[in-house]
Amino acid sequence: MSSANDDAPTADPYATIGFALKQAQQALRNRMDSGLREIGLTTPQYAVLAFLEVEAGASNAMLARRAFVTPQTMQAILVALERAGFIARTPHAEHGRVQSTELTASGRGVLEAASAIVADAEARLRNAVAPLDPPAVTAMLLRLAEALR
Amino acid sequence: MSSANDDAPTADPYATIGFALKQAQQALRNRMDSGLREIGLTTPQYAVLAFLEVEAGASNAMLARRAFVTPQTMQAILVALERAGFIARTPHAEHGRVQSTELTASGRGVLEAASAIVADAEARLRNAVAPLDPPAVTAMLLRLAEALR
DNA sequence: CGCATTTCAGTGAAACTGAGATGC
DNA sequence: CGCATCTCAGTTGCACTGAAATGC
Repeated sequence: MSSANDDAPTADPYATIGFALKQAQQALRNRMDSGLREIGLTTPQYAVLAFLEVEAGASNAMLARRAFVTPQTMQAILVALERAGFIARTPHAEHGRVQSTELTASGRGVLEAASAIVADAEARLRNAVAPLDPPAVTAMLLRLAEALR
Repeated sequence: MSSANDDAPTADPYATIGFALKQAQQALRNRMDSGLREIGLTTPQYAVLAFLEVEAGASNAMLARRAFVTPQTMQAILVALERAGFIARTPHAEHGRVQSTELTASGRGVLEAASAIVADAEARLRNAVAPLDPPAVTAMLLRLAEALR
């Protein structure tokens, strides 16, 4: 199988926002996965570390709400990050069963390395949106997410 | 944990195209998954059926290239679809080991039902891109995918 | 009591790598 | 021989549901 038109997209499904959205996100995910793998992170794990940098001490339940996944799913990610030594979880005395999650020194180190990889991908995205405006595109994408929930 | 600002996004990561792209695609995926589950399909399975409608007789390898996954991954999806009776695979006499894949009557039926579900989501997307133009957004998303590969 | 949080246990679809067999 | 295809086998991370224990 290697006839001439093997790689010529044949219109229909490709003309929808949904299919194009999937393609773009998948390409981003593949690029991030392969870059982050070399420093021992997956893409969802990076997302959690990045969030913890700006919202230190967040609980499992809060992180799950932010990522729109179940607490059980987030739990699995946190267990992996804790085992790798990138985060530390301490029972938050003040409030009930809450486990407060924070970056370790090791976690801050790996996050810094990861940020360089991710920044490169983000720069490619900003270049490719032209002639549209990056902030306008970001806002539009968040509107899409909202419209589907 | 239910303090006042639990659901107020705290800027930083949310201001990037990458995070917003992930949010939008995930919301679409969740919506499609829950709708399609009721008719016995997953989102990747629907994508394969939709592609087979416009490109009948495609091989495993060709479908894998289209979806940017390995042949092994596509193989697993095709096995599930074949077991469900939605596709039929016949050895394509003309060319070597190629297995020609086609929709069955049952497959066309489930695809029709799925298309209604997906059309609703696509309509929400078209509405939410305003003031941007749907075709411009589709083209921009495909440029993003290209820029990352 | 209700409600939120955490966690254990099980399941499933989807992605990967590695390896092998088949057919130009 | 090289190269593409198909397929089996194993692994992994991520997502879900269900259930249970803990703490306002």
